[in-house]
Order: sequence, then structure tokens, then C-alpha cells
Amino acid sequence: MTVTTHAPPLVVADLDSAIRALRERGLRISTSRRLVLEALFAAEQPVSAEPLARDLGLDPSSVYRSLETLERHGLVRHVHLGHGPGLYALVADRELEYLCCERCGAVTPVEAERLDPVRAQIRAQFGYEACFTHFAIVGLCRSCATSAATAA
Amino acid sequence: MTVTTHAPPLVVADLDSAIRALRERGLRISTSRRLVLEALFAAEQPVSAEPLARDLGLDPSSVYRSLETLERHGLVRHVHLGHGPGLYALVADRELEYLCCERCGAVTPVEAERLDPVRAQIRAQFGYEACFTHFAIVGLCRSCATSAATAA
DNA sequence: ATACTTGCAAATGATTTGCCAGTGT
DNA sequence: ACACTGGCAAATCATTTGCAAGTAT
Repeated sequence: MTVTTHAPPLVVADLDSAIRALRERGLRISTSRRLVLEALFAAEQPVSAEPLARDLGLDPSSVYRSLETLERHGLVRHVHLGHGPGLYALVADRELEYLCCERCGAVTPVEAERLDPVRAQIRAQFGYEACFTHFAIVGLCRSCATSAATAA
Repeated sequence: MTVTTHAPPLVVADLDSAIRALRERGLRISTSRRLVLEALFAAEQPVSAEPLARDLGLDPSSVYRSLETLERHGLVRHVHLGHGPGLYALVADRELEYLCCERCGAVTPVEAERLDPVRAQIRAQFGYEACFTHFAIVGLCRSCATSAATAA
């Protein structure tokens, strides 16, 4: 994902509208592109390229290429929740950002607007317009924070 | 840096106290360990392993091992500012966290406590105890945010 | 028909590991 | 002396790229 500066989000409700949107952009709908899209629509959580490739019987490089194309067109985004591969997800009607517990690995997706107060705080204090779509907010979830405090 | 759960910070003021602290922990002070420490004390900004190795005439693997040891003992921490290698820095007397502009690459180190209001907001809203020492807060710095808004 | 896509293999970048020779204590 | 370290080479993991063959439009 050489995509550093993200494309404007292109929200699609289902596979058909995704395909329509891609056609409008002059992209071809190859079998593997369709398969990747289907898998992303079926996924509950962000997924990495490798299992996608394995499950779909595609070459990893093709999956990476498809994901990159979809990301470049704003249908897909990838997040890093920690070390390990990037995880890909469709851009939903409400953009999602993630909180991730570095101890238990819990992943909490939240609608971007719910992080606006946090962003406002950061903007006011540091002048940065923060975006948590690429790097998750990492830390300890409530229960891990509690047990860590108890242990201390 | 297989260090996922960070060690408690071990703050050292200078090379000598670093060496003393390591000795107390039963670690040997090899030439390369000393060189890496010196380089970190000299560095203004976090540095990646590769240039450290090159500049010091050490093997990258040795540098990684030294950094990992230092990190495991809480003297060093690594951050990711975006794609690319991890960047290593000594744990200063005031722990630092970073904001990074994804457009111009500006890096703004801030003392951890200055991010406490942000953490409080996140804790109140999501129950997470956030930590930005491993993943920087990525976004647009003031001037890039301004020019981006103008361009739109 | 033609340009865009894929699979396969090989390359890349970052980091890790095995192993034996070297060295700090 | 002896356990801990470093260098070197090779392995690993995630991802990218070159290229010739396949396919959507």
C-alpha cells in the first residue's frame, strides 16, 4: 500500500454499487478484483492480504495490487493495529477508526466522528489535524488497564 | 523489537549513569553497546537502526540486538511515525510522544504529560488508556492542514 | 484488438535468528 | 574460565516489482 495520502472516501453500500463505481472510474472488473471485494464485504473485521489470498486462491501479489487499487480509489483503507501486516477494510458509510489493546489484542472500531472531541483537543493544543485511520490508537482496554493497575 | 509490552522506563541522565544502570542489571558493557548508547545520547531525533549501524561500523543485527536489550530494560523506546523503519530514542527524563505530519513529514515531540488531556478524553469516552509512544499521532500539521483546506 | 490484469518468480526493506568466534567480568 | 556478545550469513515477514501470458471491454 504505497498509498500514503489517502484518496477521498468512496462509500459503497454493496458489491453491485462497488462494481458500478469502479466501472465508472474506468476500472475493469476482473474475477480477482470481484473476489477481493466480496471477501471484504463479508469480513467483520479488517483483514490482511495473506489470508485473503489463501482463502480466495489468488496470488498474494494480485491481492496486494487489488487492494492498492481499491485503496487508491477510496473504497478501501488499511490500518496498522500494532506490529504485523496491514489490515484492510472497506470504507463504510461511517468511516471507522480503531482502538486496540496492546495487551489482550481487543480491537474496538469507532465511528470517526466519535473521535472528533479527541481531534479537537489535539488541534487546540498542538495545531495538528489528527487522523487515526492509518495507525490505530493503541493502549490498554479497560479491563487490561485495571488488572495492570492492580498488579502494580 | 520484539518488545510489545514496554518495560518500565529507566531514565538516565548521561552515558555514565546509563552504563552504571546496565551494570547493575548484570549486563555487560561491550564496545558496540557503548557506541549505540553514545549515538543515542548524541541524537536529536529518533534514529533507525540502519544508519546507526553504518555510522558506527557495526553489523545491523548487532545494533538491533543492542537496541532490543536497551529497550527491554527501559532505557530506549522505538516509535513508528509512518511506514518505514522503527525509530529509536533514549527514554528521556520526560517521556516523549510524537505527532507527525503525513504530508510534510514534520515530527513534533511532546512531553507525555501534555497529552494527558487527550488521554483523559479517550479514557472517558472509550475506557482505553491510550499510549502514543509506539505509534505516533499522525495527521496534518497546521500549515499542511491549512493548505489542504485551501486546495479543496 | 488492445490495454489492463494476473500469476509466478525474484527483488526489496526491515528485522530476526543460528552459529561460532571473540570478549567482558 | 565461562557466560554473554558480536559478526556474518541465512532466514523470515510483509510487500513490491518485472515480465510474459491471459482477459475484460
